[in-house]
Amino acid sequence: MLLYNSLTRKKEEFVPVTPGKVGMYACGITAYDLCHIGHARSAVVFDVLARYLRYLGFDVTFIRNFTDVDDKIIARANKDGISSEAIATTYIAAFHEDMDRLGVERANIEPKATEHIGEMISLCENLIAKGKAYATPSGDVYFRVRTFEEYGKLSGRNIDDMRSGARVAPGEEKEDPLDFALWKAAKPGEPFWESPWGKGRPGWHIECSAMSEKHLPLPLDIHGGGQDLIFPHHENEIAQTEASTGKEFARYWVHNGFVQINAEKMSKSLGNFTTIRDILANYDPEVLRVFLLARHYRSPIDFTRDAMDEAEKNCKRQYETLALLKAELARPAPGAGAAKAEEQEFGKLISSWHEAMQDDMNTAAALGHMNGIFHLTNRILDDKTLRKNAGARALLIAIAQELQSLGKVMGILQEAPQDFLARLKNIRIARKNIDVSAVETLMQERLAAREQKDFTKADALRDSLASIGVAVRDTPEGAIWDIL
RNA sequence: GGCGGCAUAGCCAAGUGGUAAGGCAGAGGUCUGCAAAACCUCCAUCCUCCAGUUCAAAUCUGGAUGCCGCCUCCA
Repeated sequence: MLLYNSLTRKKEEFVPVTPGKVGMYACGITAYDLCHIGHARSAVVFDVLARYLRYLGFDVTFIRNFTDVDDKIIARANKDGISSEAIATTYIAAFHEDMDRLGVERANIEPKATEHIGEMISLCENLIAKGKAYATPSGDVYFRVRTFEEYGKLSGRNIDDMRSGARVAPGEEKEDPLDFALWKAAKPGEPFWESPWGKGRPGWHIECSAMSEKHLPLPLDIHGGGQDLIFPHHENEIAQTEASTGKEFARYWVHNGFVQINAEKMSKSLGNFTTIRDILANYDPEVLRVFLLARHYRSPIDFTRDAMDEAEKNCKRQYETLALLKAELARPAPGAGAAKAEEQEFGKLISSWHEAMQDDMNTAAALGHMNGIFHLTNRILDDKTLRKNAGARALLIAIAQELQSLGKVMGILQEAPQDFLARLKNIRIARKNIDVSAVETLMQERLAAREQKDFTKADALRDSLASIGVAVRDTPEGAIWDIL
């Protein structure tokens, strides 16, 4: 498949170092608060990448770390009056809970920074021994950026351009403003570990270098994260790992785009973020997944209510078709005959799906082609003679299987349709504040009116239902209602 | 100031040289007591603007305008 590599700024054919095996590392969260929709996007993107690579037959080892010691965690701990450890534990659990709901699979290894302090200290010592880093009198360790000639190769900047932006904060003992901290001397009240430089704790960047090297062979096949991590985080990881090991750090750098609110980046610092929990209180997790996957992973996406409603309609339609398909397959198909044109159309849609995914994981286009499959399915189901013939029946069975398997790559369409639709209805009832008993009463009255062929009254009742946000659908099995 | 990205119908959105996927909304039709859902048909001669390269450009080049991101913690 083709993957866009941030390092070369090109789509490249993905070829892992060891044939058949993929080592993939994605930066996880700093556990100090609930996850927002931006975290959801990153997690879903790399979840689908891992799923797709496995679908292609690769043996994928996926690592997603947790930063569980950090300034922000300490700040939160002080604010809440509990330990940093307790904060990290709480929010790692919250992360798992949210991601499980979103259908994001657990990574093969989910290492925590605090479990790798020894490796980080060794890495610092190694860099100091090579003259690539230095300790200061107060016990900080800094990376000597100017000794790493390729610094800036990922983010596309050169050291001299950055010079003006970098600055030395008061009290820092850097040789050069560009140098970044590998190890920080502990201030009073902060968590610390004993080190050759006294009591201290690791800097953020060193964690990922230490953990990726420990759990995967270098170079990593894929290293991923949000676009905001390119600089300085990933740039610094490259510097640390390549300077200390002399090996290439990662072959393919994959970065997902941002979720925006009103065309502005959503972030903690701007305070315009929406948590995953806020969203899942109003929408089904699969709807959020579809919203995220209906856009290319590298583009910025605007989170809006309209877009979520649209994704919801899409999910609903797909599961409704799945329900009809399932019901049809439960019936006998006595007819003879073929469905050549439909088979051909199906074949085209399937190959288009593969082409889209092969081309830098274009989930938006892939979902479009799945839509085509649903369309085709409905068309066959709608044709009373066609759907009964043997060829069409075989095709419908193939469609059901294929939707299951393609859906699995996306992490969607895996539920029993009636379960999904029932849950969706409930969440929409709650969201729109529908009074179910009032609806049921009106439905009963309308049923009675219809039995007496009093259509004027029945239609008036339907209007009343519409006014409280309910749509009525008369089916051969009786009248059912849904939320408008 | 330095670096990078984006600009496609009313809205969302795919599409990197060969003549505009898909979805929402909208119009007409089939079905229906009437509706709804589903199905069928229609809905961008054109891809922000200008100039250029080419037999051919939404797609490449140069410029303009607008928006966004990174350069400080951030998915």
